[in-house]
Amino acid sequence: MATGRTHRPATRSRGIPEATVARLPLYLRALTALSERSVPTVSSEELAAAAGVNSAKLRKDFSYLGSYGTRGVGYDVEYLVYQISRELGLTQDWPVVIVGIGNLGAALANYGGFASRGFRVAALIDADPSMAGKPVAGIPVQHTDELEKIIQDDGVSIGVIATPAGAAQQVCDRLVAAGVTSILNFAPTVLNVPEGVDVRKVDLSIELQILAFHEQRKAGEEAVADAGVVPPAARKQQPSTDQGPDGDVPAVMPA
Amino acid sequence: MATGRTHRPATRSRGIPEATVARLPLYLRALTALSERSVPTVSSEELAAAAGVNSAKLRKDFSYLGSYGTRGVGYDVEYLVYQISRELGLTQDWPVVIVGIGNLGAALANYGGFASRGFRVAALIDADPSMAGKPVAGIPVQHTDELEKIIQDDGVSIGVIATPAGAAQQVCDRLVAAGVTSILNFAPTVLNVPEGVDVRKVDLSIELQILAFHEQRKAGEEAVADAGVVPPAARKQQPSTDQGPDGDVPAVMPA
DNA sequence: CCATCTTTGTGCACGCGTTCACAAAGACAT
DNA sequence: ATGTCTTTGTGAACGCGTGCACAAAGATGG
Repeated sequence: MATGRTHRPATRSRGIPEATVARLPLYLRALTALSERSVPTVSSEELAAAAGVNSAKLRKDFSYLGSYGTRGVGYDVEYLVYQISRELGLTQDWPVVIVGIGNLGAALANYGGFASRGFRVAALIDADPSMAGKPVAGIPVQHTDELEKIIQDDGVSIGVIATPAGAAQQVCDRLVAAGVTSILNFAPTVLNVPEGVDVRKVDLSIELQILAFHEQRKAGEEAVADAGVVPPAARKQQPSTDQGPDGDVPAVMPA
Repeated sequence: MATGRTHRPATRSRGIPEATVARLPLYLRALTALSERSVPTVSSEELAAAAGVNSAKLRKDFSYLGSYGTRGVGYDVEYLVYQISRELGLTQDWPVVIVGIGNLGAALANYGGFASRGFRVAALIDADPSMAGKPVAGIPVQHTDELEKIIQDDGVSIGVIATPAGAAQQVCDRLVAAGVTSILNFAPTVLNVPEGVDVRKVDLSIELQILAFHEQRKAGEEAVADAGVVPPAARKQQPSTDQGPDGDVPAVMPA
């Protein structure tokens, strides 16, 4: 997982569970691929495989949207694409502002996955005056001063923060004050937002750290003669030979 | 959440729950900040606030690592930084290869969060021959042909895929065959990997879609007197006001 | 040394999400 | 029509994660 979200009570979650919502885009992607191949229908089993999930889970997910399948046959691809798109709100146009046009911001601006799903980059914003006017992905970068005006004029409700950590909260505050109610945060900071504003975060460093944890466990496992579940195959992994005063894998404790 | 991982049985989870592992990097970041300010100790309440979580949850998380706190006082910052780092395996050196040096790959190569946490970019790899030798973030890009050699010579066990979707599975297969056992995937595809290999994915488009869902719900909520689950009806939303105690912050509208 | 105050560590209950397993629904062949 | 076969939709059980609430541990002050 690369994401986390500010805890929304899920109180009046009229219907669709959060976990299901998070998978809908996955199904949508798989369905779109099928659609492009002109496949008319698909079974839960096939679609589940394509999306990388369990088929029972997929069927239950779809059951929250309604009964769109036909027993004995499966699901109509086109119809399902439409239903999921609608449920996710992708039949609308969502203008998005990206704040912080460094390497990452530029990469995001160029990312094709945005436009292809109903998202439109309304503006690129950076605090550096020398960036102003410079085109990135065909869109001229604008200065931070324009932030509020752009948001209000274009009716932007989704903002992407790709600034350094130090600037993130400030940018966030301005976005929210100007009317943005959903934020995708790439800066490695915890954002404080008022209730009613959704924040999702993506932190590359965190993802790697989680991988490192599992990697370490995998490596340590064999060393300790584990008659484990999985024959983890030939591990290359040179001898760790790293620091660690008392370096040891176990979680045990001194003191 | 921007991430998902291939389901690992978690069977003989030597203790630490997956959810806790995912939060450890968060705590570590907050603790590092405290450490830099030379704060000697911190209470679960304070640290939880800084990390954006519940204090009870934080205490329970730490309890999985051992009893590192002192009642009536709190946690020793430096000691905790060390323990968490060790638990996550960050006291080791983790060479990482990044495959696919487009906008995103370049952004990743330049990302400071890697080096600062024990990760070292061992190589940048791209399929485009014209990229070869060109330095990105001070590191010369190498051609895909070198992939296996690099992985084996440097003992790389973590790979980052930032290629187009079409190339991802192929790259993944080669990485795995060469000995990589942990993969961070930015390509919008489901990767098939043998058991024992961890995959985490980050999909920007998916994150935005999840935000759009909530955004749509926020907008439609007051417009309608909460209709049923099944007939959400295509709302072309021309929302009134956003929710909130005494909501201002108009949810505005796209063009 | 005793009382009081702070803060940890955790037992417990609850709710969400996952998975199994199967009845019902429909397609299809005869 | 009737029977068979496929696949959905879902009831129910289970397990994980979360949050409450409190007893125990230790600091601190008298």
